[in-house]
Amino acid sequence: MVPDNEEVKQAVKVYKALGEPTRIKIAMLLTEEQTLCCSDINSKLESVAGSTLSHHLKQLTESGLLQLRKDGTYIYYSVNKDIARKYAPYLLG
Amino acid sequence: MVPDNEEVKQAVKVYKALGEPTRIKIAMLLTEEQTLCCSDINSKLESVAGSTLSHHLKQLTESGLLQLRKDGTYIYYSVNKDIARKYAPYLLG
DNA sequence: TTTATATTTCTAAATTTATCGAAATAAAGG
DNA sequence: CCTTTATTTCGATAAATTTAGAAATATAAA
Repeated sequence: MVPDNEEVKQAVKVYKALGEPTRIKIAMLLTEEQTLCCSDINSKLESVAGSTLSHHLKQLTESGLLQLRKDGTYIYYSVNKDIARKYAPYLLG
Repeated sequence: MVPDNEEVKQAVKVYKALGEPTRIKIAMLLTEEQTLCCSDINSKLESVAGSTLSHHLKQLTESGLLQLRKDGTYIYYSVNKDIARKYAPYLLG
């Protein structure tokens, strides 16, 4: 009746990731700012502990909504626009 | 920096509501079927206890994603298309 | 009014999640 | 190699969520 395939599972992950105030703010910030590293993200939010931010970023990334690029010690995060467009184009404004 | 207004709060509620397997299935079912009452919804899902379904429907309704119409003993639920279109058009296919 | 059906509210247990601090890892630069 | 900076992992705790059964409420129908 209602499918329970990979696509729906991803939808649940994306929505679970966005259904928390700090995480939706991270997603919105990255939609505005294109690309930021952990510490920049943290300085632009009411800051949480680094370890907490790391967990949030992990959830967002594992849902597919964020993607990352490593550059030396830094990890730059950005929004995967295809995923955002598919599940939550609201983010893209 | 990142807004924290009513709209974003609603987005969090909608996404939190959709970020759970049973609830997203309810939302998808209602997108397909237009309107169903509690007991019909329950019979179309791997059933959960009535009290559990009631909590899920409450969360979906309080997020604004579902609307309801009472008719006698029955409560008919349907998707609020404006909200779905705004936050999760994925549901509408 | 009694009974049956639909749904919610209450209470409680089990699971998950959010959070932090401390320790660990990774890479860069001196 | 040592130090610093960026980030993650670990361990623990508190708070929130999911779930179900029992009791309550509401409406309809006999």
